[in-house]
Parts: sequence; C-alpha cells; structure tokens
Amino acid sequence: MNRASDPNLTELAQQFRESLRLGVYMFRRLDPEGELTAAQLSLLSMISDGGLRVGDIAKNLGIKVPSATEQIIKLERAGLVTRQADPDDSRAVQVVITKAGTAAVESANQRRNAMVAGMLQELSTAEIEQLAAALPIISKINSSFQN
Amino acid sequence: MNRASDPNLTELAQQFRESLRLGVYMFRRLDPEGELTAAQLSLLSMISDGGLRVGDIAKNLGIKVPSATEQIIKLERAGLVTRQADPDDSRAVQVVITKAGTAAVESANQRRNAMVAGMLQELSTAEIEQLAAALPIISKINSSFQN
DNA sequence: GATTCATATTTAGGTAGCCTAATAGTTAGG
DNA sequence: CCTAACTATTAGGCTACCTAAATATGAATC
Repeated sequence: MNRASDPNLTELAQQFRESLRLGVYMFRRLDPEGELTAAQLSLLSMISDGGLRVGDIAKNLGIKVPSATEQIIKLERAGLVTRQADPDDSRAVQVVITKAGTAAVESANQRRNAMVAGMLQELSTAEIEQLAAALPIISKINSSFQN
Repeated sequence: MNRASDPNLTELAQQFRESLRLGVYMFRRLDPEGELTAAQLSLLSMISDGGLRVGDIAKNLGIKVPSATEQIIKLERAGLVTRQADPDDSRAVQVVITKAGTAAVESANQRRNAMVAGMLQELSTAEIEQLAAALPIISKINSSFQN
C-alpha cells in the first residue's frame, strides 16, 4: 500500500511539520535559565539508569560521536558525569552519572515539568485526553524515522 | 483553578517534553540535503503570501530581530528574497519573496511533506485521526507559551 | 605472533542559528 | 524642535551540531 501521495496525508504532513517547528521553539525556551541546557538534560537522563558508552549515547540521541564527546566533556567538567574505562573493552568509555548529576536531572525535570504542566492546565479535559493519546503516536513515528 | 501540581498533569508534561525532544530531532533530520535549511524554509513560508517587516518576521518565528536580519541577509544573497523600504515607515524594511524563493519553498515543501507522509502512512487510520486531532492542541499550547 | 583490518573515542576545525549590546536612522509626542 | 520610542543593522559571543584526521585497542588472518 502506498498512501504517501494521498492529498489528505500530505496535508496532515504539512500540519505535522508545523507542529514540529513549534515544538522546536518550545523545547528551546523551556527553562533557559536552568543550570542544564536541553541537550545536557537529554544526555544525563539517558544515563541516569546506568552508565552507557559514548557511541551508545550518540546513537540514542541521534547525534554523531564527536558531538556526544563534546557534551560529555562539558558535563564532566561540571562534575555531573565521570568517564571510566569499560572493563570489557578498553577502547570504550563508560559514562556514568554522579550524585550531583542525578540531583541536577531531578531538579531540572521538576522545573521543566512544572512549566509544561502550567501550560497544559489551560487545556480542557477533552484536549488533555486527545494530547495524551497522540504522544505515543509521535514516539512511533520517530521510531520509523530512525531507520 | 490550579491543577499544575496534579501528578497526572506532571506525568503528561514529562511525556510531552519527551515528544518535544523527539520532534526536535525529526525536524533537524528532515531533508538535510535540501537547498533550504529548516530555518530558511520557515522564514520563506511565512512571507510567501506577502512581504513582512523584519520585526514581524522575528516575532512570528519567535526569534530576536538580529537573528531574523541574519537569515534575511543570507536569503537575499541567495536571491530568494529582496529587501525594500517600507513606503509607510522608512525605518522599516519589507522583506519580499522572489520567484526563485517561491519555487524553492514549493520544492522544499514537497520533498519534506513526502518524507513525512511516508512516515505517516505506516500509521493506522485511527492513529492518523488521533494525531490530526492533537496537532491543533499543540498549536494552542504554543500560543499560551508565547506569553 | 605480526600484520592488517575494524571499532571506539578524541582532537581539530568549521557551520548554523540563536543571543545581547551598541549603533544609526526615523517617527511622533510634548 | 527636541527628546523619547521604535526599526533595523552591526559586532561579538555561545551552543550544538558536523566532517576529517589522529590515536588506541581489539579481532582476524596468515
């Protein structure tokens, strides 16, 4: 089946792209005064359940390895992560979150969630339900994009 | 009414932020080889129905005036827009799209819409409906954010 | 076990797209 | 007319990405 040229789907694609654009701007403006940038919070959140190698971090974030290294170096200098030799492969490096890193993630998430929740509370109950239903679909679209 | 501390709303906020993050990465990867960057396409689309002043462009894009000026200069050098004195206010500048600019927008939109439509066609009819219902809500959230 | 090929990371250098602060020109109100 | 407010540009800086090249380790082959 190929519906990609369906005019309705194209129209929806256009609207979806516009939403993506709005999302980029919202994302950038969320808590700009916070101690963590958006990129740093994404990286720290990713390793908060256990250390990962640089390459895995890059892959999961959808960026190139040198870009990940750069962020990791900044986070290390800030005392939020440590780099340790991977015991199984001494070419690789395990990036592990520190206590300070965990604390920073928690406070950053709280601040940002509070900001977003403040925006969401202006929605009606029906709108909140519709939004909640759509978020998993966006994740699904993203998965198909990764390939 | 203050529901912002409602745990359910906070949970939804967290999920929404994650979707935002995914959106950022999708947006960045959409047609990276194209002749227009995402920022350029956003700006050009905005003026495709008629010239706008630099300040209006900046406001609509959610960026500062000097950032808009910078983009406009690049687009002008590429022959996609022209800058003209505003007849009513000679402090202001009208930014007008050229024929080449219009052509570039059309082809960029087609390419990007086709890419997105390709991703959307993997969704079920129900999912497409749910997504379509949520997009206006995202616009609404963004509006409340602008303030 | 030495050579060669592949993998993991870092270093070096570059770009896009934002920002703030300072400057120059234009308008409008007192 | 003069001052305050507005519009845009210039100058300089930052974050977060990129590619290409260097370094180090691991794996495979002979």
